[in-house]
Amino acid sequence: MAMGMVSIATWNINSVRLRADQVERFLRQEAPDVLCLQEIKTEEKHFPHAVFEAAGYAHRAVHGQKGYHGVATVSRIPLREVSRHDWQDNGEARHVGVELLGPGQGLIVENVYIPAGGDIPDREANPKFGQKLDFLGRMTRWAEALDRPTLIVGDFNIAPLDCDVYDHKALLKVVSHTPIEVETLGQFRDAHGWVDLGRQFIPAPQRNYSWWSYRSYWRDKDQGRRLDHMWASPDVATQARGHRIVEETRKWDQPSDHVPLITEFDL
Amino acid sequence: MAMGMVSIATWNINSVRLRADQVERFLRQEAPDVLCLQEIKTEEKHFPHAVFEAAGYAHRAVHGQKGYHGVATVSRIPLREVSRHDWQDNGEARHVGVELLGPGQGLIVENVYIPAGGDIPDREANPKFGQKLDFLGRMTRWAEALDRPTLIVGDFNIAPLDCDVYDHKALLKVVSHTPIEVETLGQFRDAHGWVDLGRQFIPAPQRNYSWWSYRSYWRDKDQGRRLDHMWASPDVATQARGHRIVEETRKWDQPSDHVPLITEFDL
DNA sequence: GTATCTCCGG
DNA sequence: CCGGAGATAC
Repeated sequence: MAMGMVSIATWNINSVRLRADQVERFLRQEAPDVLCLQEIKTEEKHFPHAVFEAAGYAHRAVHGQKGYHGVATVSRIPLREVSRHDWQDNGEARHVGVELLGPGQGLIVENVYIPAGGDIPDREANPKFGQKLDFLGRMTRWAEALDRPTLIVGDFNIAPLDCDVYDHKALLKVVSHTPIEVETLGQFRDAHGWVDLGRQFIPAPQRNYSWWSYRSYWRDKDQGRRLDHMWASPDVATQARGHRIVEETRKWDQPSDHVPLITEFDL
Repeated sequence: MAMGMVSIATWNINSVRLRADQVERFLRQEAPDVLCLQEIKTEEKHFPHAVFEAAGYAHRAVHGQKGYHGVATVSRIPLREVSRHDWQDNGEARHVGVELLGPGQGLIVENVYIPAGGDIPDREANPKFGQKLDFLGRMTRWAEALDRPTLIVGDFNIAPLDCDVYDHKALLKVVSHTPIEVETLGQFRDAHGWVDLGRQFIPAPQRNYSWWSYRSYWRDKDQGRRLDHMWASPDVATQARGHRIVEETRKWDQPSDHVPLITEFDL
């Protein structure tokens, strides 16, 4: 792998068209080399390519669809799109994988948007919940076979640790923090030995939220959850040099319900 | 009638909630005594009363409905709501009549939003077109009986003169400028001897548009139409002292497709 | 609460 | 092209 510092960010933007200005502001301010976006909510033909081009992000892998979901990885350094997994087998655009070609040469960056899973944490009563667990199961079998230095980032829609939510006990029955989800995510982690960079740099039980409901009741009380993650292969994890959450985007006008994460690597 | 200068405005605002800021700006800038709004697109319970109250327009007659149509007359001088005609007999909120109580005492101000009439100018093929003509017919029979000094203003959705559209010949088959509409509006005019103040002050064939389609194709070419009108009883017309179109609102952010008209009266 | 869609209406 | 609506999703 080529030498040099490479910074990689992830952000569930909740409509990239509506927040193109905010993405631009983030890129200007934080200047990550690579940005992985989730919930772009647009087909590629309406992706605001010009905004990224003007900001210097000439390399883009956009996997979009109409209205919902959709992911995009944009980069200042050359990249090659290498995969678009459909772990749900339903045509939803929830993943794009790229390989870095310039600095960081050879690193695989997997950008994923795991399904939210509906409201009721029960496979029978709520098919979406089962689909979420199945999605993770397929990711797990996929991860077992990985043999290249990889970073997987995105909106996992699960807060795994007790301290990843504002009230562990209250959220045990709330989708995103149920024991079965945490357990299933743990199996995914173990399948490759993924290292949770968020907690490597901001150890539990420190506050480390990445998402707040839009409803003012929870937002005003800082009742957040850590749903967004950056996980690295064991080898790649040793190259991570810094990690932060850019929480100030919450104060911008009409913000996303998620905030960006950034990790720096010495690759 | 009491003595004094009274200015009265009309504006199809195309959602008063979305453009409450623009209405406020207009009121601050032009300070009409009375403003008649059409297409407020809200029920009265969601009408932005506070904005008008703060701007000094303490007297309001709001005839709204959910989602579509709706008219409101707001005023710095006291008024009394005197009528809500349903000339289409279908429950749509397209009219409110008030009587001025302070300066201009006794003047009746009728605020009306005549139906657009659909796309096809044919009673059979397009019931909306017939409804528009019927609406005018009922207004005509109503106007025959009027015996008080009256001003009728609003979005008539008809451009009566050849010079009221950017291309008379091309629009002869376009709803808003068809001969049958112009003829039917003429009958309404004659039923009371209404004086078209727009053309009293800006004589034909001067450019005198009040509406431009949102479609950029027409807007960019200044292909407008005069759909908004202020018509006075013969006696009231002699008291009109000035009239203008406030076309600059088109340059504001996210403007209405209509611009306001203002007439000053020495009442 | 925010944002998408499709449909209706202009 | 721009509003509102209701439905759907997070």
